[in-house]
Amino acid sequence: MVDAAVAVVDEGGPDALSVRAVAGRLGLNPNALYTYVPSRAALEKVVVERVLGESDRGLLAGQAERWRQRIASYAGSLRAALLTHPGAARLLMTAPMDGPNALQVGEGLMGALVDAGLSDDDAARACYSIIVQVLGAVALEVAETDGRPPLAPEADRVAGRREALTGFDAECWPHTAAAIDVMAQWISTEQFDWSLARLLDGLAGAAAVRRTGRDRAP
Amino acid sequence: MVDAAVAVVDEGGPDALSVRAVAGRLGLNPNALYTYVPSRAALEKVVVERVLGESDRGLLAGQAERWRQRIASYAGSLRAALLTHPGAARLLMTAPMDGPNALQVGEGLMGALVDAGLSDDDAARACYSIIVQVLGAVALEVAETDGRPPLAPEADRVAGRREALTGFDAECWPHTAAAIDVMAQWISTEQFDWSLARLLDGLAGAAAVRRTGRDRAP
DNA sequence: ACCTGAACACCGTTCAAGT
DNA sequence: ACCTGAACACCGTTCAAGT
Repeated sequence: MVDAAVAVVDEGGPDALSVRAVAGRLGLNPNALYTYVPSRAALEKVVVERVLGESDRGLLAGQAERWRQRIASYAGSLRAALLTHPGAARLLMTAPMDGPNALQVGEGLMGALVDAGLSDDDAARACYSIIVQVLGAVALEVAETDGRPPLAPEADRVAGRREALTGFDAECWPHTAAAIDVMAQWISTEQFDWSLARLLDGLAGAAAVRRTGRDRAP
Repeated sequence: MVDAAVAVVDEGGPDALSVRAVAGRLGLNPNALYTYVPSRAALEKVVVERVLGESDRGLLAGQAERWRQRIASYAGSLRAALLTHPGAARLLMTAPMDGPNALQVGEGLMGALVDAGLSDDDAARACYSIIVQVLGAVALEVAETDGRPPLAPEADRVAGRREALTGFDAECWPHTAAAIDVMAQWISTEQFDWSLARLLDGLAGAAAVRRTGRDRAP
């Protein structure tokens, strides 16, 4: 049933996910699906949990000193899993994340952040800021596609953005005009890694404050 | 027409936004709405642009030294605007952001980031990381509500989360068990500000690297 | 428990036609 | 341009009934 639901999303995009479509794929009457799932919303949660499970949570384990790489590589794995099921990425932001896989990701992230030197409380705060950054980035990336895998190559999607970003008043929007190439790359792996790296810099700073008892002077 | 669409979202939640509902509110036949809007997707974009326009972009202007406050206060304003139209917040992540208001927000953010000492290219990258953090946080916050304003007070929503976060195996999930109170507050203003502050720390670090030509030693 | 059959109140979108 | 009327192919969900 979960496979059927994921298949429907993959083939038809996120809007195609419906009780009737999944039932049809299983050779059942629409209402027979209510034996397995209590509502359409639950159908979405099932898909989200499955795709979340395709990310490699093992990447979060490792040596304390390598906490940055552990988080960065897991983030990449999660992004990859979501990009192979783009429709599910869209669902991730709208369906509450409270399944067992979500819990395990949180636990692993917090472990890496405690290794970074953060307190338990700050590790939890940092965990959420990372989740927000990663899921937000993938959701916005996928929002510009039709949600059906395989996605067009990243370079093609960047090129499409660059075209869409031409022909406005450079006098009125100087910074925008100066940054069109970078803005076209907002959905790229490079931008994804850069954003996460800057966030991790800031989180490492919070750990340093805790170690030294003061803010770092420039 | 835009007012009618926003009213439909506010009264019925994001799922209630439909061509037929908006047409009905205007006293028209369903298909008459295609005079104003070419599709249901366009209806979503119209709502997003309107709500984005309710944030106070003037907050992004100001003295160069106050770049942090300018960004933080605008982020708060945008979050407030989205929380008064929770249904629109959900749409923000699924509809591409390419309207004029979105462009203006980007321009203002990049201006503040250039004031922070970032290069044009890094300002554009930083701009996107901030957009992702802010929109992602609000989207996940709203995902736990029914999307109809007014939202329950933040304290009530936090309390609800705390209840939902009890009763799992503390042996299996030590960090999670140690951080339940903070995790309950993931959707709070405090967490929102903390995450953004850490990201801004990291972005300020990128500016410092540019100034000094080296990485900051601990 | 798992399923069928029928129904209800919805959708987005299109077409032909009117003003 | 702006609208009506009718239609098509869809929805989620419920109910009564069967095994």
